[in-house]
Amino acid sequence: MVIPKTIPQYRKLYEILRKHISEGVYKEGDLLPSENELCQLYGMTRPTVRQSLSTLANDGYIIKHQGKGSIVHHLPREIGILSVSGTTSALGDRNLKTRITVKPILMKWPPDFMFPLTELEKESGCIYMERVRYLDDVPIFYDISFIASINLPRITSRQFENRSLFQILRDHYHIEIKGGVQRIKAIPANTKISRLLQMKKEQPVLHLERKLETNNPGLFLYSSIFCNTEKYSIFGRF
Amino acid sequence: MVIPKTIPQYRKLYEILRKHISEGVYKEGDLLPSENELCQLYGMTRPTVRQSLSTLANDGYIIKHQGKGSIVHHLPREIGILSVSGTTSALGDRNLKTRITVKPILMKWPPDFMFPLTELEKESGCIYMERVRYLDDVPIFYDISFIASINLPRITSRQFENRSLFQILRDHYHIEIKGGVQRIKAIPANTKISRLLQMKKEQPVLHLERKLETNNPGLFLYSSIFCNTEKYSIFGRF
DNA sequence: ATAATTAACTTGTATTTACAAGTAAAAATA
DNA sequence: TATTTTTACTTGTAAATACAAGTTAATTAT
Repeated sequence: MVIPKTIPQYRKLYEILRKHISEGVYKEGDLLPSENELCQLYGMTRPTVRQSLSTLANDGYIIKHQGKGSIVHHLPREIGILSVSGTTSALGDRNLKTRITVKPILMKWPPDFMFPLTELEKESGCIYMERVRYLDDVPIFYDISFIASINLPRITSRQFENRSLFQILRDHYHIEIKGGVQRIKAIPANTKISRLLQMKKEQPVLHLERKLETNNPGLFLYSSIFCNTEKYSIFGRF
Repeated sequence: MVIPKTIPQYRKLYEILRKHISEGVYKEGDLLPSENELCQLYGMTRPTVRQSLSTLANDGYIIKHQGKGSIVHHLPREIGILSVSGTTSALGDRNLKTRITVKPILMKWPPDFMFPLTELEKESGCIYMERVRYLDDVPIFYDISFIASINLPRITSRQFENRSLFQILRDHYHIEIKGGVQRIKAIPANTKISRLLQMKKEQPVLHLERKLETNNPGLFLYSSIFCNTEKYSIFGRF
C-alpha cells in the first residue's frame, strides 16, 4: 500500500486548510490568510504555500483573486464526488442513511465488465458490495461497487454502514481519489431497480458507470450507480 | 473584455503543447519531451516549464510520472466539457453536425430561471439560442443556451453552424471556460423533446442544467441540455 | 547467464530573490 | 465635498539553485 514516508510540507498545509474549511473555521466567502501570513504561520516559503493554495483551488475549495486573496468556496461533496441538490432546503449529512444490501465479498470479476481491466486486476479478483442510500428515508441511490482486491487487508470485515467508502479507504489505507471517468445514461427502471428505489417500472432512472483513479497507480474503484432523480438532482462541479 | 496585454511564458508553452496533443503531434501514450529538454527547446527555466505541465495535467491532457515523464492522455472533449462515448467504434468530429433551431436573439431572462442571477446579468438581458446536434445524422442533443449580454459585440450575427460555441467565445472574445456546476436528472421525454430527438414520448432523457464559469469573473454561460442516451452515453472526466 | 549494483536519467520538493500586476484604502488634490 | 493620486497591500510570473526520490538501462559481480 502507499504509505508515504515523508509527507511534503505543501501537502501538510493543504490538509490543514482543507480541514479548517470543512469544519467551518473558514466559512464560505471568507478570505484565507494571505500567502505571506501563511508563510510566517507555518514556517514555509511562498512557493511552498502557493503550491498548497493552488492545489486547494484545483480541488475547488478556494478561488484565488490577484490583488485580493483566496476566497473560501466550500462545495457540497457529501456523496463521493457527486452530491445531491434537492428542491427542499439545504440538507445536512444527518438525513443521509446507507444500507448494505450485499455485504462486501471477495469474488471474481463479472464477465463483460463495464470497464476494461488490467491483468493484475483480473488475477486478484474483486471486492463486491451493494448499497442503497436513503435521503429522508426515501431510497435515492442503488450503488454497486467493485474494488480490485489488491493490498486491502480486512476490508471485507469493516463497518460500512454510516461512513463513506471513500472515507474508510482514506483513513485506513491512505487511498485518495484523484479523479476518474464516468458514463451517464438515462434508462427505464427495471423490476429490481424499481423495487429497490420504490418507484414505478419504466420510470426514468439515472445510470452512472464510474471508474475512479486513486493515488495508488494500479488501483481503481468501479461503481455502477442507479439514481432516482424524481425529487432530487445530481449536482456536480467540473 | 479580457484581453491580456502580455501572455505569460508558461501559458504560451501550455498552448503549444495542448495544440500539439490535439493535432496528434504527440499521440496518446507518447512521452512528452522531458522538462529539461523543454527548457532548452523553448528557452525557459524548469519552474516555468513545470507550471505549463502541471496545468496540462490538471486539464487532463497529460499524466505525470515521477522518474518517468509526462505521458499524453488525450481526452475526448468534442462537445464542450462533455463528450459522447458510443457503442460503435471511435467517432471523429466529422460525424457531428449542429443545426440551429432558434438563432441567437437578444431577449429578457425567463422568469424562474434555473440558476440565480446577479443584478448586472438581469439588467443586461440574455442572448438565447437553441440547437440540435446530430451524431451520424441521428439527433442526440437538444441544447438551449443563455449568455448574459455583457460585452459581446456582434455575437448574434456570428456563424454558429459547425463550430462550437466555446470555440467562438475563445477565438473572438478571449473567453475561456474555467469550470462550472451542473444538475443532472433523468426525465421522461415530453412532446417537444421527443419530436426534436426523434424518440417516443415518455422515454428516458438525460437533462443537464449547467452554469459555466469563465475567465471573466462576472460572465457565466447557462445551458439546458436534453440528451437521448439510448445509443450513446455521456462521457466525462472529473 | 543471471542477479545485483551502479549510473544516468526522469520528476518532486523546497529555498531564495526579484519584479509585475491587480485591489483597496489612505492621502493629497481640486 | 468629491475626485484623483499615492501607497501599501494582495497574488502572478520568473529565474537560479539544490537535493530527494522514482525509473530505466547499462555495468558489474556472482
